[in-house]
Amino acid sequence: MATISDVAEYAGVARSTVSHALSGKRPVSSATRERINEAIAALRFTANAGAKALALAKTSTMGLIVSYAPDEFAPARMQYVLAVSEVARDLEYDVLMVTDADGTAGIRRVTESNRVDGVVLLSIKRHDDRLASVLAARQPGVLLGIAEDNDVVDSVDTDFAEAGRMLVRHLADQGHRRVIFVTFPEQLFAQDLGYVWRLRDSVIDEAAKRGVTLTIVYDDAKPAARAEVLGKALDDGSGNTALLVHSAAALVDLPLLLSERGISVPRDLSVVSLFGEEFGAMFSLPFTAIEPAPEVVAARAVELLAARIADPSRPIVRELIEPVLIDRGSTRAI
Amino acid sequence: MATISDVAEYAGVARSTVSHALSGKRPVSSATRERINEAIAALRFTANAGAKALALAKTSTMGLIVSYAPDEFAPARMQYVLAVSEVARDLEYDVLMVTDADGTAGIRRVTESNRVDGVVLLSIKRHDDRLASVLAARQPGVLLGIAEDNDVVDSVDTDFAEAGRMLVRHLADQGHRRVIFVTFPEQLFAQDLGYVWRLRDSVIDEAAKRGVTLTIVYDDAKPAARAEVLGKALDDGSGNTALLVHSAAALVDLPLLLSERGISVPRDLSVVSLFGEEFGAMFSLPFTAIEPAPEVVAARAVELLAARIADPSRPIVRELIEPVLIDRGSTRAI
DNA sequence: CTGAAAGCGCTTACAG
DNA sequence: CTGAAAGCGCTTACAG
Repeated sequence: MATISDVAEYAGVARSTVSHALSGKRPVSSATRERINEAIAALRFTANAGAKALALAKTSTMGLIVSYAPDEFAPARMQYVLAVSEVARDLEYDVLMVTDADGTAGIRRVTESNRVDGVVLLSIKRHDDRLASVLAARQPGVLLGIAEDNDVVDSVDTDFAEAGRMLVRHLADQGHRRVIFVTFPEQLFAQDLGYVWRLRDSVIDEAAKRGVTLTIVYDDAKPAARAEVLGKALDDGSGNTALLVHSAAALVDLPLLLSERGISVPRDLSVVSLFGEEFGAMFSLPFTAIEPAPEVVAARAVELLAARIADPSRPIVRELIEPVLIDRGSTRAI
Repeated sequence: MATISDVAEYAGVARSTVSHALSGKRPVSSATRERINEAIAALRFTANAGAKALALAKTSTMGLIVSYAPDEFAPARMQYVLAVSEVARDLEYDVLMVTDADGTAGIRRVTESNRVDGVVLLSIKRHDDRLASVLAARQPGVLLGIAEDNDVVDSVDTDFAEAGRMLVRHLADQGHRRVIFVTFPEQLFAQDLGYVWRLRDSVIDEAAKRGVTLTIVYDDAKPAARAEVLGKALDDGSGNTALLVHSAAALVDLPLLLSERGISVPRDLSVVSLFGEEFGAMFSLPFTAIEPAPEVVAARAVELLAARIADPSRPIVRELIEPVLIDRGSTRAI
């Protein structure tokens, strides 16, 4: 394995010159540069990332903290994982995947050993105990999600509160006054997941403002129970004219449940939801929906972290990405 | 940030003694050990992973090469990613996620810079050009999947050929002679994905042996087109009595398609498939199916890689995990 | 424009 | 049982 010393010897220059030719941090005459490049090619030299990290005190690696809530819907999260990885690459960072069951321990492990320059946290809770371990770390972190009372760590997320308002408005504007709201399983609320609470709260608020009566249905993580609770809501005969679905799993099952009841969308029932385009294209989900744009949010999170790594003193930001409603014609005025 | 020198000074011993106390590679008197432990606690010392890696020429990191085929079904793959990460942790390895669009370049990048001790490859093709870059690397690799004509790199996978035979047998034994076989979109065959080809070939062979007439349907990656091709097969009136579904996406849409046609399983149609229990529990998939056991295969892949890192000269293995058929009662004898 | 030397934070032969 | 020193492969002040 060729080292920078081999290259220097082959090219007949000092190690420092090779280093500077590589980094461009100091001018190198074109003749020397030429010889160095030849040496690099001849010896198939690639710098040892670990040695570089040690000398620079910079690993060029971001930790991706994937502490997953047991009942969270896995497919949706995968998009965030992939997006973070790809954007990080674009910014010249590698991604270390940290899936320790205890996220706090995982963060400590990779930061204390200086394995990463910073961490990106997924599945943020309103009161997230991982925040403390980020603060205790030498390296900065960014939350892909919003925690309450946090003005110490950068965070970014889709504006789920606004998304909730937009969805209710979309229905209310078309005259709907009785709406079934299918939210996530209660376990996810108990786990304090931010996006779950924020959208729910804003839907309830906005419904109250608009005079919309809500039937709130908590999805069940188990398919059989899910079919039952959703079915019960659909069959309850209380004159609901629209469905607002947040739970991704419920969404996937919805076409079947509607079909079984001969319910046609939007003729018999208007439906709005929230899911990414890619997700909607994977399954058959032709519903008007808020686009949470996972790749946009993930990209922004990685950018924020890179910026803070570069400048630890910049002001803390909390960014909410404006949601976009994509009308796929699954609602009608009544 | 405390270093091993700080610890040594605090404890009044040499750096080498601290190092040996940490690694246990040399006896250390209990008195000294005591003082060292106090120093470590007082200074909150954790060894710098990069410096350790440089000194030991071992990163304790595995690269996870996630080159994803454009039309592959993402949710299923996530399970392999998570499983690899978790098992690697158990074996004291961190996982670097490599999602470069060009897998070959990704492998070269992380191996040449010595960022990893080895690589785990996902989504293996029958003729996988990433194999060459694994061979060119100083570090070993393992294929989570089977490539043809490969006796140079360890590999492990579910025995999809046997799975195909088992599924056909399960139907044939119950008297089914006309079966619709829903396989993956043609793009995935064009991409040469191993599991796609192997199961298809074995299903075709076994069907021929058992006198089963197959109607082969290639799924479409687009939901609308999928509904059409599947619908057409269900409606073709040629007396098919069973469905053998490999495509995971088709599987998720199946309940709706059956419901729309008033087809009851197994009364009107027997259904067998292949999907993991976790996957089946996420969606509503009450079908008799082969369990590909992603966590078992992923665990074995990581173990094989760790073993080869430890002993580069051990013989190359190709392991096929015996599939298990879980009967959920979605077939009946005719 | 270039080089010799010290340093990043570890480990490990070598010596006692 | 313990220590002083060299080395892993880089970078960067310092000097010319």
